[in-house]
Amino acid sequence: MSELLDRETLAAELHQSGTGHKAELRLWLRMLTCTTMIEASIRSRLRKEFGVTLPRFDLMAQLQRAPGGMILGDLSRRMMVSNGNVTGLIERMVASGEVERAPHETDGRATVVRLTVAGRRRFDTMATAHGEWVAALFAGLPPGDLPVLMAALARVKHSVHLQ
Amino acid sequence: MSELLDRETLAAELHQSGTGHKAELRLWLRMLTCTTMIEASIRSRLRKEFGVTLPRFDLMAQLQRAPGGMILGDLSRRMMVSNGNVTGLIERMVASGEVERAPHETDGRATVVRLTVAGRRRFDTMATAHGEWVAALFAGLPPGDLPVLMAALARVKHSVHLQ
DNA sequence: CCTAACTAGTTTAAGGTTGAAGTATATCGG
DNA sequence: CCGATATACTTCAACCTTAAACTAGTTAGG
Repeated sequence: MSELLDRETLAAELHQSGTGHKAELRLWLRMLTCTTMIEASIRSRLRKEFGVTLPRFDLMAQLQRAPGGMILGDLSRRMMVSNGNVTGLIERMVASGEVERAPHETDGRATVVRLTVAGRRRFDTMATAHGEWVAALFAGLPPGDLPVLMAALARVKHSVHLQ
Repeated sequence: MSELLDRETLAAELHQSGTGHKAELRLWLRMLTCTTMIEASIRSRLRKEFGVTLPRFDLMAQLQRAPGGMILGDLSRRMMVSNGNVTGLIERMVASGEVERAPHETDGRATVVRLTVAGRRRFDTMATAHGEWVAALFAGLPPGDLPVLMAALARVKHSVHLQ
């Protein structure tokens, strides 16, 4: 996690053509670099300290706020991954005892999944550590940057949504 | 790509404990959401329009600016992926004719890879389209947001680096 | 020299991810 | 009621990704 500062200088040279999209490209590469660095740090710590993968943690975070359970389709949409992906992920997590499946009460197509008691306890521990890691990663920022970034990224999200 | 706005409201509830890391957590989830949305859009378009995967495009983007070639270790560091990952990726790209390998002139351990002529031509086409897609994704932003985000994300990168 | 420590790459097992095709159930218009 | 359409999920092949263990070449200290 040291010298990929270079991914951004790439932007300037990415086109010969002078269509003038350099600023957006540079911003996108910088966003991607930040996200990749943070994600790598969290992934590595989740693995070392709790022996859990990031996708499993993300899935548990979704289930934690739905005590009554969620159907796979909602999980897939919330996590922005394919439904086939969720099928496999849930399969492995049921096997490891963190998640349980049940048929939906009224919809014969759907399956409801929820955290087991052990899964919920496990997630609570991890979530506390996770929150501290994230806070530490952003601790070097001047305090004013948080609201500025929140607001600007809300506009980014909106802009992307328009496409 | 519609309703995962919810990933962020998750932050508020992620801890019972009132340790007060909510703002950082919300910011991180929002960054992640933006990045995931943009990445999904680019990945899908690269696939549909050029039949290429995002990792391959990223790798070609690195090679494009190193006409003399790069060794695998540099690729791995720049792309922030494992060296085993690069080995496999290059293997497949050599097979599809976009990349060629050669032994390093002086270092017997190293392998130099570079774009083939076909690979470079192919990349140039894709890079133009890619730049336009990215610009379009950010087109809904007020112009002042670009420099603000660039600067704030530079500080994020620095803060993460300190960890 | 020469050996210890480092660096470059490969291999492997396990898991994550996608997109497409397929099965089963639900819903809705006529 | 029925056929068309939509939704929920699974399966599969191909690919991506990592971490760890390994081979081989390089470098530096004594």
